[in-house]
Amino acid sequence: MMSDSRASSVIQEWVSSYSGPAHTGTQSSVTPSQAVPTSQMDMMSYNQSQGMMRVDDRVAEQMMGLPYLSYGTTCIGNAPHLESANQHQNQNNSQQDFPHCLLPSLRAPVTKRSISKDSAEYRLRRERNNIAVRKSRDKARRRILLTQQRALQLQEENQKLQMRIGQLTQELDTLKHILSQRHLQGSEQAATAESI
Amino acid sequence: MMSDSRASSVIQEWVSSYSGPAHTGTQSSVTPSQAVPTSQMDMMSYNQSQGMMRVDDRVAEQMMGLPYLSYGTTCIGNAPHLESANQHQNQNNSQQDFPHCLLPSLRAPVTKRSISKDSAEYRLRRERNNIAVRKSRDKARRRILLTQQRALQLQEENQKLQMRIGQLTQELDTLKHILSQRHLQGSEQAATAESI
DNA sequence: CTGGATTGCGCAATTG
DNA sequence: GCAATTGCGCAATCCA
Repeated sequence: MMSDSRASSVIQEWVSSYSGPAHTGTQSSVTPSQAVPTSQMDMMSYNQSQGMMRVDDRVAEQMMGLPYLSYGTTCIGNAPHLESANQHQNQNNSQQDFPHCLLPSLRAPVTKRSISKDSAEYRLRRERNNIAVRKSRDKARRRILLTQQRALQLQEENQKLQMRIGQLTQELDTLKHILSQRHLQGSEQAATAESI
Repeated sequence: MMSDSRASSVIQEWVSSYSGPAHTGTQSSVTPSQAVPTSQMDMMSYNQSQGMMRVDDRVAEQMMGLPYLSYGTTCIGNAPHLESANQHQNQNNSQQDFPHCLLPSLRAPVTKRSISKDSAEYRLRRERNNIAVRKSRDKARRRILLTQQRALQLQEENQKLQMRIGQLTQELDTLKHILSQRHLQGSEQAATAESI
């Protein structure tokens, strides 16, 4: 069963996954694993009493880019994105004290098109991006999975092919041997015939 | 020539990458691509520096268990209007009415060891985790890359093997044909000899 | 229970 | 202008 021949399914998908305009049907399929969704937007509506806050609140606090050191050493450079990263008007975290010395020709990002957080427009954008991000990551995850499966499948197929080659080679050897025997035999016979 | 047999380099790495306690030499190697670190060892300095802090800190703590919704299904089409309802994601957040019905047996996460942000200990932990995260992601990236390369290599190898099989098969056919001819010839000759 | 490793997620910068 | 990608930090888990 299961013809070993063609690569099949996984490969197909894999291919499309790479070149793919396939566009991925998107969320219609796939199993959510466990993360039970609920739609995120309404999560806005909850927001709290005092006790808890939801995830996205905390988010607000983090972006300002602290220059986190990257992991290694101490080095120099500045983090790529953080520089512009503060248009935060959130009252908290207002500090943004960057050692100017570290930011070479970096402009004061100030008044960067005050998009102002908490503007409806801003939230809209964020939400859209969040969706896009999830989608993209989902896609990436699937792609990776496919690649792994593909690799496995190819490996398997490879072994089979190797085996087949071994088989064929042996068969060939056998025939060659037989043939050489026949050849001798033939010569013999020819010689015999001639000698008559 | 060129023994087609062994897979070689990439494969080797790939294998270790998966089973691997290899532990990956870690950051000593690899090209950071571009993400140049910035050093600043004194991360501590942020956060408490001048009086402001992230207000939300104290509040935050126990959001933990909430199943926050993700974007499955429904979310896409829906209108964003909801969110606009609250532009405050900062510390304010007033009411928090979770539909309890959605949170089955979820306990009140109350009093969850208020670690309090902006504690030195907290920052330390965060920083450590950030490092771990970067490391882990780096590893993942490498792994993925390796898998892709491996897949490509296997594919290539596969083609060669297929080709080889084609060759062998043809050769085999040829020999078989010859042999059958010989066979006839042989019979003929035998017959001839007998008839004499 | 502690601490690194993973993972899902949102933010912001970039890319196409 | 906008969706897709990408790097990053946070918090929850996982796990050794």
